[in-house]
Amino acid sequence: MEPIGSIGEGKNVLVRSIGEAAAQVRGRRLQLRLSQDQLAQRAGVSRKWVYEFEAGKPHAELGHLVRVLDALDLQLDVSPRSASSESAQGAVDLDTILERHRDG
Amino acid sequence: MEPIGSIGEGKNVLVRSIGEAAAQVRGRRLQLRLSQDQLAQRAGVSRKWVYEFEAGKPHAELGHLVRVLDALDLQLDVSPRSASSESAQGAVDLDTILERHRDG
DNA sequence: CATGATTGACACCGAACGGTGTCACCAGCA
DNA sequence: TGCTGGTGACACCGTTCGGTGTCAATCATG
Repeated sequence: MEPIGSIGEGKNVLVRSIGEAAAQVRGRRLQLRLSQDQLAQRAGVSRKWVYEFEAGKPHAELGHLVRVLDALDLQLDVSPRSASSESAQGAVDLDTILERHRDG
Repeated sequence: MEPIGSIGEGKNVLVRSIGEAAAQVRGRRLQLRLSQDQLAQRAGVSRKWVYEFEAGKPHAELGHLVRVLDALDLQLDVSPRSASSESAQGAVDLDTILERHRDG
């Protein structure tokens, strides 16, 4: 519901694209006053990775991101997009969603 | 097997490791009664990727995951570790980090 | 039984990632 | 002024990811 904003407030931030995740990483890193190098060492990745990820490189290894987020005291969540009407036969509802998706 | 709570409940699911994300993907896919092939086409990735990711391959491209989650009507969130959990542990750790690097 | 769909699995291979190292640029400070 | 730390940006290179193609096993269905 909330738009993208600074993370330190205790809110979840939706990651629609890599760029947004990158922004989150960078923001948090600066917030923590960590250098790219420090973050990289903390997360066990190379500074190049941090630099390139923050720069918005579209391809990045998920495992690295998880570790970096961990080093930043952030976490990754997976959540349903249209969560709500989910009953015993959730498949039906989801099927509808899918159909809609299909027709575009 | 179903180690992780299925997602269809409308709750966010923390992704601590790739395996958990994989489980989420697989669970949701089955929930939607999509074949690996269908999901792959929907997400614009290869069936191999879906298969391998679900199989728990540790390395995966973030962009692909995002697209696959999208195709599954799931989303990815980044949230502070101490967001939902009330544990002061994270805060303390963060404080320590901050202090160390501010004065350092 | 025969047919089709689904899935796990493998080989092949080009492309890209990611690490290491290195450079220049810039801000801050003694 | 010179020095240091942080950063963006390269080259080089081994690794391996991801797509295509293919195969057999499994299961449901006609």
